[in-house]
Amino acid sequence: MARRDTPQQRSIRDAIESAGRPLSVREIHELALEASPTLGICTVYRVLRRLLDDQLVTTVQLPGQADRYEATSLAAEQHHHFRCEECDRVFNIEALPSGPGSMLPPGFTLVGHEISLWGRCSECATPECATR
Amino acid sequence: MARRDTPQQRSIRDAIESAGRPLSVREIHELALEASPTLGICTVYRVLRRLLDDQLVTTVQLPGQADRYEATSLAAEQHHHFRCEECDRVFNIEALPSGPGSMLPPGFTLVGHEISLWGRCSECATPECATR
DNA sequence: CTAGTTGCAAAGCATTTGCCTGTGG
DNA sequence: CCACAGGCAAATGCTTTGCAACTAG
Repeated sequence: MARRDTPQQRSIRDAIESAGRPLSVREIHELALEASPTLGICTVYRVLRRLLDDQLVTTVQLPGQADRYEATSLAAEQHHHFRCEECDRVFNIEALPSGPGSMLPPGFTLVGHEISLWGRCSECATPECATR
Repeated sequence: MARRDTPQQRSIRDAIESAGRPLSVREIHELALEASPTLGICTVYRVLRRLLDDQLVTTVQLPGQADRYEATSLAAEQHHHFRCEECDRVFNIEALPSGPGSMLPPGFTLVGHEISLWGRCSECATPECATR
């Protein structure tokens, strides 16, 4: 149960913490390889799971996209996510109530947006309908 | 190139058109199996692709979720998507500018929402940076 | 020491493709 | 007829797991 500190984990944590934006597993792997050249992708997945368990890292899920991960400290600030269709990078965008895209950084072009909601539907909100 | 009309395709189209909400591949397969008991899942994928090519069906992508599909006629109306965490079904929610969740059907409980943006970042907006 | 960690290879899972049989028009 | 479709099984791509070797503490 006790967590052990290894160079591989340090490489992965460093990659996530120094990025300043949510990273995909591939991006994390590529960045961490510079410091730990033998690092396997499966170790990235395993370390990510531990970091998620320990709440040090937060999952960023976008429509139709593989999960990204960012340091929980960064995730604490209220923001939206902007994905560049060209380079596939995801950026954090300051959240403003004045509608989507109102606070894009200079030079960014908005193509589309999606508002996704989740919770319980009326059938499942009542206890006796717990059976899907 | 010419499209042929087969019972399998009719079953799949019927399932999508009569649902009134976006369906997952699994849901489409299960519904269409009632009318075409030998229908294979790979045929569902192939027919879906054809329907997407012909713009008869639209993809609905939600964060961290497998793609759903709905009739393009339904998709034309401006709406958001609500996924029930219990039964995993996705519903269409009338879009209103007055903030997320303002137009939930009676009995629905909102747990969270996410606003996703996409387009071009400043680096990729300029032609010479087309290389990711 | 020794339990947690790593790296490889194999297993899962969802989706796609190859290939041969079936069939709509 | 025969080109498009369907069904099976194999391939793919991403993520997870089994297992033996390794190592932090």
